[in-house]
This record gives sequence, structure tokens and C-alpha cells, in this order.
Amino acid sequence: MTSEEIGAWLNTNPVVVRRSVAGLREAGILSSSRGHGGGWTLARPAETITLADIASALEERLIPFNTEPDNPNCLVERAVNKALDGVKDELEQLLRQRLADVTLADLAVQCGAGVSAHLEKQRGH
Amino acid sequence: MTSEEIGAWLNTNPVVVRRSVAGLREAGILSSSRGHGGGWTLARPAETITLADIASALEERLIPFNTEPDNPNCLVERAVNKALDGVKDELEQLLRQRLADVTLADLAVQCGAGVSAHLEKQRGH
DNA sequence: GCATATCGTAACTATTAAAGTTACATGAAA
DNA sequence: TTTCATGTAACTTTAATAGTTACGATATGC
Repeated sequence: MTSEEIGAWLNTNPVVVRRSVAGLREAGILSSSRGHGGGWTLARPAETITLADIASALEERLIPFNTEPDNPNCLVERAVNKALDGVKDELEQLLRQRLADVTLADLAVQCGAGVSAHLEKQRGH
Repeated sequence: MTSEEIGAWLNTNPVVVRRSVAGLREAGILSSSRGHGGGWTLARPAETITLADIASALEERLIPFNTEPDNPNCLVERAVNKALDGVKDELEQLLRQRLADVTLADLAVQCGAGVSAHLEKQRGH
């Protein structure tokens, strides 16, 4: 699909789409090609792409804790961070495991026949 | 402490402080009093106030998932939400357990002698 | 080669949520 | 009755994000 098509699909702008998925290209999840007939495709099979891969590529902060202190001199902040530091790691590890269990192919199955057909068409090409 | 003092402590505005902690008052964690000599105090002993209590009172979204779909017709969104619905619950439960283990008294100990002294003074009063 | 189509990206504007501010009413204490 | 504090509404400022415009680079088809 082109950025234009994706943008129409998501009710947003082609440039916003390109910006948003730039990280996925850099991570080798999507590949893009310019010029006539260009656009976006999966860079590897949907079975090999997990939500964990995508989250890593987009550098989303999965758990809303910042362990790095705003004010290193603040005793309260330091106490809270110390108390929660291990918790953050524990949560991130659990979440990453769960995200790693879901592939794009799984989601495509969930989406039903329509998307499956689209994937088959792409693979054939 | 007064909102003014807390604001100075946090480098912010007294009104912002009042707005921020309004939920803690409504939840019975802090109590405020007006007029001369007024200000904010703990509404109950620091040993009985956990970070989970505070998180609940402030209605912070602890896990950054919204299970409610932006567009209920979107097959992709529905598939992702279905795949992640249980994970959100799992993470929230784990986090809440961990937060429930940390009391303000624990943090005060961490903060060292200075804050401990302050608490003792308040309790005596 | 040239027209067309597409991404990449810089630069700008628009939108929105949060923080900050001002003002004033309410209430409590000296 | 004066002073000091919260409670809250209304407004302004700030910062992050989204959206837009413009244009260069590049690939395809004629």
C-alpha cells in the first residue's frame, strides 16, 4: 500500500504515515520503495513479526515509569524510584513476553477472510 | 504544609498543587483545613497509605492500553485489542500488588532522618 | 529522455492537553 | 475584623503532537 492509501484508511495524512512507520522500516519490519508502483510492504513474513518487534522498533515507552530522576537531589523522588525500579523491570519483562507471543499473522487470522486474502495476494506477488 | 510551601518545594504553583492533590483529599488520604494555620496533613497514619491507594485516588492510567476501541468497526484494532485484553489485566493486577506493598512510611524511612523527624513532629502535634 | 508516481524530509501551522496564573468566594484563627 | 488558607472558575501560556506544504530523490512506463 502507498502512504496515501494507508492515510485514507486511517483518516490521516500521508506524511504522518511515513513519519510514523519510519521506525519500522529502519528496524527491517517494513520496506518501502519509491517511484511508480512503489509503497510499503512487509519486509519479512507476517509469521515472523511480533508485537514486541514493533514496540521495540517504535521505541514506545511501554511502562509509564521514568526511573531517571527529574531532580536527583530530591529524596522523595529517589525513594519512590528505588521502591519501583524492580517493578518496572518486572512489568516490562512480562509485557514483552506477551507481546512476543502475538504475530502479525495471528492478527491477520483474527481479522478474517478479507485481510487473509490481501496477504495471500501480496505473497503471491 | 500549605499549598504555598509544597509549591515552593516542587517549584510549581500553589493552585496547581491544590488541583493535583484534590483527589487525595476526596479519597481520604489527605485532609486540608482553611484559614489561619491551615494547610495539608495526612488524613491517616503513613503506615496505612500505600502507593496503590494513591494511584487509585488519582485515577492515573497505570497501563497505557485503551481496551475501548477508537473505531469499533476497525478489524485490525479489534484484533489487537482482543489479543492484548488479558495482558492489560494481568499487568494491572501485578502492578497493583507491587504498589500495595509500599507505604508512605516505607518511603519516609528511605528518605532518611530528615523526613522521619518531620513525621514525628506532626504525629506529636 | 520525459512524464508520472512515490517516498524522505525539512519547515511551517494547527490542535490539544497540561501547566501556570489571576481573581475571588469561603471559611477558620488570632 | 483582619489575616491567612483552601476551593474553584476562568483565562493565558507552554509544549507535544498532528497536520500541511513544499521540494528533492528515485523508480517506472511510455
